[in-house]
Amino acid sequence: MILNDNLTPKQVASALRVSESSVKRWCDRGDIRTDRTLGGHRRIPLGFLLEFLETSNRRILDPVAIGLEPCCRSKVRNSTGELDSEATIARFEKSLLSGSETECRKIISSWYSTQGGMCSLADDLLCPTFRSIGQLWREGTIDVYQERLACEICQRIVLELRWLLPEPSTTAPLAMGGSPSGDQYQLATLVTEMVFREQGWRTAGLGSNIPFPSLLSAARKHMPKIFWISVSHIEDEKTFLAAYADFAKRLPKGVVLVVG
Amino acid sequence: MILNDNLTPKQVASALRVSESSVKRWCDRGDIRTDRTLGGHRRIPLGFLLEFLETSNRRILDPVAIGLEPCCRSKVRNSTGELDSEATIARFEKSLLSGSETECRKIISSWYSTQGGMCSLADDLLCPTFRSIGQLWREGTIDVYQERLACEICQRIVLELRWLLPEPSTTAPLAMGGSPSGDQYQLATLVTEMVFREQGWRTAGLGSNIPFPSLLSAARKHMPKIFWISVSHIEDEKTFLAAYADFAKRLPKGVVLVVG
DNA sequence: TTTGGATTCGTTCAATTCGTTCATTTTAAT
DNA sequence: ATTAAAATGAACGAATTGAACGAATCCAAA
Repeated sequence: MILNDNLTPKQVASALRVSESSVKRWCDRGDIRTDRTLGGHRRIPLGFLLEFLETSNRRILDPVAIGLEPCCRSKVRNSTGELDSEATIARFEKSLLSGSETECRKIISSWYSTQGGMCSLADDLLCPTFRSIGQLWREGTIDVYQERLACEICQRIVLELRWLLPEPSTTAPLAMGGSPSGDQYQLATLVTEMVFREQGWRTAGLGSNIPFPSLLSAARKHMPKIFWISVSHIEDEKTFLAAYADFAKRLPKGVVLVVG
Repeated sequence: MILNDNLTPKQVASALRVSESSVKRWCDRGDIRTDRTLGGHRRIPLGFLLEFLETSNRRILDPVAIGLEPCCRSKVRNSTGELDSEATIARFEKSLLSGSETECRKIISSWYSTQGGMCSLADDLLCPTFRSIGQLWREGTIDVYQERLACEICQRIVLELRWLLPEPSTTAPLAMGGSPSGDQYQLATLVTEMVFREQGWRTAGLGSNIPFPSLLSAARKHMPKIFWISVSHIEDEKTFLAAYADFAKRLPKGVVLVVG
């Protein structure tokens, strides 16, 4: 898989459009975590590179150089031949609907690596795409199974991205959450979980369609620092609000509630 | 079949994502302890490879190549202590209920690699465990979220196992399936999918809770060789049977139906 | 046991990367 | 503008890596 390939300084250099010398220097200085071959050659896992991008506030300028898809969010200049995000989203939607997991994986991992991580992935790619797919479904243009398959595929790939993130330390604060009764939409809560994980939290995703009382007892038992609730679909607003209010009230002190 | 104790340089090379030449060189230089066949071919016991990983501070990048669990470098020691399956199941259940993903991963992957692959995993470990968990839930001994969390954890780990399986060839026959309306239980259909994948099929899992008509249109559109249906829970038997019969009748010829 | 296709052997050689040095560019302060 | 400090990129011989080759070995089926 592309995701756990080891990159050479040369590849990283061309991906960042800098000289090989600089990359080597950064490695030696500890700015980029680096593995070594037995012979002493530097090897850089993609995860390490992404770590470096975050801390140094840099971007991958040439994704193709490290085997990623050319996908760019540049709404500014699509004249130069760079794809703009609209096109990528469209391509992504098409791949999802046709069920091509491989294609989707390429797009997602490229987006994740070249854009602003999990948040951008959620807000700028997944969210608009599923909004559009939801629309197509309501119109009857596509079938239920296509929408489900799309969710399924995205879930799997987002889960794979987990292996790019560093293992959270055992002392890291715990975030826990899920989506409440009546909400079957698993992807949202999964992505939320990944956002926390990206920040170094330990996480426990409970999944979807879980009654508020049970969410409560989970929170009480594990006492996370943060409890998230992902809501994508509400069956009955009144019932929901009442149950939610009750839940929020009875949540132990010290547990911060986040709703999305 | 899964547990290959002696690895060839080629396997090690692809697991480490280096060239075969390098592996051979390391063997000859003594960096990797190496056995030889009578004819002089290098054979690398798993233990020696793990030893090498430790001393050279390396990771396995492509577990697929040697049939190992991904990411965690847990020692494979099943030689002395014969695994008592009853005890393992009990330990597994406990880990699931406490939500310890790491522990569960160890148990699942070691079961998978030492027992008979995906089928045994499904029939002998997951099935009895979830039967028991379901019982506890009905008794009110455990909370809903615990049961869900257990499902969630297993799903993730089973998905990880996918990377142990060889990539299906593009000409491999397609198996497709899911679980019908009213059935929220995703794990069953996922495991079914993995069983097919283990046999080298291309697969498309549609997920759970999909109406029969939509399953039908998926089958019609993609024309798989086999269509599986995983049923764990039936809301109304009569309605279900009628819908099922109708589905089976209208399934295109050439598509074999499997129900589990 | 024999046989034939696939794999691995040992070797050679081109390509890549190493660590280092030095010239050039960028940054920041005087 | 001038200067000093820092960062970058190019160049070098030496070392490492990966691909290719015919010959030898393995392994499963006849």
